[in-house]
Amino acid sequence: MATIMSQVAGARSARPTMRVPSEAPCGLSDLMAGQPVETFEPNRALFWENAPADHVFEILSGVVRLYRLMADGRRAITSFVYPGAFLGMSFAEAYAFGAEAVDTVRVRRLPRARLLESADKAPALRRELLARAVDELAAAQDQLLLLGRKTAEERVASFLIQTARRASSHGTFAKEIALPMMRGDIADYLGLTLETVSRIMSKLKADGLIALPTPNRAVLRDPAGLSAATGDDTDADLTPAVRRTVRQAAWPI
Amino acid sequence: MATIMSQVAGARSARPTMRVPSEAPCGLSDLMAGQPVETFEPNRALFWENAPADHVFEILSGVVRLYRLMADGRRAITSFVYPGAFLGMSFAEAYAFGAEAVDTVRVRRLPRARLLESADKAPALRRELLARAVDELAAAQDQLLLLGRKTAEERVASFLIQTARRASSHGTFAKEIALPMMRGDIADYLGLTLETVSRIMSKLKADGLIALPTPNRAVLRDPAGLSAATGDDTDADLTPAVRRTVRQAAWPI
DNA sequence: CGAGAATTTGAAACCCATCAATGACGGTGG
DNA sequence: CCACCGTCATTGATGGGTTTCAAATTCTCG
Repeated sequence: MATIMSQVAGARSARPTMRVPSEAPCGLSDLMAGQPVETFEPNRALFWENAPADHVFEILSGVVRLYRLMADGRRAITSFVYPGAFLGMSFAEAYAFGAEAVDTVRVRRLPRARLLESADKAPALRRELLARAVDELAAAQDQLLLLGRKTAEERVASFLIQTARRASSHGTFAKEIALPMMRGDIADYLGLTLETVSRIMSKLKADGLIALPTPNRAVLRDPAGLSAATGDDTDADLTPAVRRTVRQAAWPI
Repeated sequence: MATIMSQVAGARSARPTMRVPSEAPCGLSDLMAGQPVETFEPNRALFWENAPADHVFEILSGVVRLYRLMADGRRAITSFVYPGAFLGMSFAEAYAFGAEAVDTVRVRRLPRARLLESADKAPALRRELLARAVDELAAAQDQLLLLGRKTAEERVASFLIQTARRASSHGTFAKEIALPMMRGDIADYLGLTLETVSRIMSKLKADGLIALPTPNRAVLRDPAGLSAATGDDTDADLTPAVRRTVRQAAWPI
């Protein structure tokens, strides 16, 4: 049950062109194509929470973290954003949360006003925006179940499976994944502490489910076992490609 | 920071016509107007997780809970849906989660295909769908912060404030609120157990912040104190109307 | 009024957080 | 080249907030 949405969420940023072909006239990517490429060093902010939402960003390479802060400094990372995704559209005139480069990030930036102009003219663009909003919604709801009801081990296992799925292409499942974010980032994404994330990683390693060549790289030695540790339905968990397309076809508005 | 989104989330279901005037030609409500009214008794399912998403629902009265289940029965309630909201559009060909009547619920139902037809013809309708998707996204992200980083007391206080805000109109803040859902529903919404919800309610009562004339009715004796207990920025927390409109104006796509 | 359900309250256990220290890594400069 | 240092990750010990198990109380409704 949860798997359908998970897979969609996994597909969301990694391969958006499959759902919304970039060859389509006046797609989001086409609008961006003319813009210069900018680079953000690790931990640099693309924009801050509550800052005027002047621009829309397309992620070309690298990973971005989106976060929200409480008054006392507690942080929730609402998502990690991978190449192919767009930032800054899904929200209000002020950015609803901050965005920071996890590693070196290359982006294209478009003035918000320009996007709005184009959206008025091109219905296909609005359809694409809607599709992307719906995908983000699906990802957020996955996360609600994870944060509300999963144990620490299930959360970490889910995160690893999700990241592997994002790194996968077609039917092949990536068994080695990059973890450019620090443990504290993962913790704020999973609603845990960095120590707990580290401990669970060590436990998964001890159980033979994963290996950690470096702290920023994980090898999934037993994907099926890891998938079983997520608490989700395990069936078809490692063959996401099929159900992905189902859902894409299903959102026609 | 969190307050902006909270307020939007609060406004989302309660007063959608303010953002998307129902007088507009071919709005979502207009499409629904011709459909007969159906009634669901408490705890009856409007639809199940993974069932074919044949219909779209408009909630006329009552409260609906949206939930997702894990294989072993653990449940997360992703949102409570109030009159004025629409169900079944934001998702795929199969409903991504179940919907059940909390109390007696009256709805209008529209075949999905009919909505899609109309969406092709009316750009205003697509704009409305997008606006609603974005609002749902904002609400979901509020909940991510709550589930990931708030204490039990902060969660319950947030829930009470959120519910009061939904029951409010214009600048007036509702001090007495209905809680038609059971403690277990609230627990699954807040990522707690029903016992913890009950205990915190009792504590808030003992602290003089609320009163509970019946278990299904709460009086906010000290809204400011309760708001302070949410962990959010307290300023302007009780005057949601202003910022609401700001955000509405800000989402023009 | 009585029966069943929902809520409240209590006691104990547990998972995870907190506090603290050690270890590993990478870059820098001597 | 290697010692140094800061940052991050890991591991350990302890404590606390929440869960779990259980019972009592209240509420609802026929």
